[in-house]
Amino acid sequence: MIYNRIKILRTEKGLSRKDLAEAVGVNFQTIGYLERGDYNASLELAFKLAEYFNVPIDMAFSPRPFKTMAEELAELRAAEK
Amino acid sequence: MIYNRIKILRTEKGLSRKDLAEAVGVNFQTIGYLERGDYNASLELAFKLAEYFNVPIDMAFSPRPFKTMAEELAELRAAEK
DNA sequence: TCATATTGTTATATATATACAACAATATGA
DNA sequence: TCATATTGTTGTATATATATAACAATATGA
Repeated sequence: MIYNRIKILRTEKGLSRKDLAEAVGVNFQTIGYLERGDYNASLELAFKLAEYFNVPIDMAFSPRPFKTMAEELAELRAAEK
Repeated sequence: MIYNRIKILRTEKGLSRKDLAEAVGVNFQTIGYLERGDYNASLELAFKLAEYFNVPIDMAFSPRPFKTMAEELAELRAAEK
């Protein structure tokens, strides 16, 4: 099982599943399946999504559960000297 | 089509396909298919392979052809101030 | 040279990702 | 409130990843 941040990345950009699906060239229901964790993206789709959101692939997909982006951001800012 | 550096990463470690396959839990012929580019790894397998080699996933897989690691290393060293 | 390990190739079977359709449930905006 | 967009869910069909087997070709080491 691979975890992903598709839903939150999409929501932050104010996109519908349909918008996102068209942007990366898949069926809009495929986005729904991925967001619900019904199955994993292919490597190819994972790269397309990461590139579309302009994030490294491991910021969008991970074999371990993600922290929230808020948590991660706060920790990074706290760690800055 | 996703490019990968599995063959060279494996060779640098002196592993056979069988060794690598056992380490990441797939059939040894699956490694062969990936190395020959017959098909792409799943996201799950891609993460396992990257973790096994201790490299970020985009150092092992890319939607665009890789430079050789030698080239990349040489450029990085040249870029150091 | 011989024996063995490794790799390449072909073929078949199964699991999973994706497409697509239909419809219900929920939100959103006029 | 009504109309419309979005999301969730179920089902069927197809494409692709993976497992497995068999065997040929090539390398490696005794």
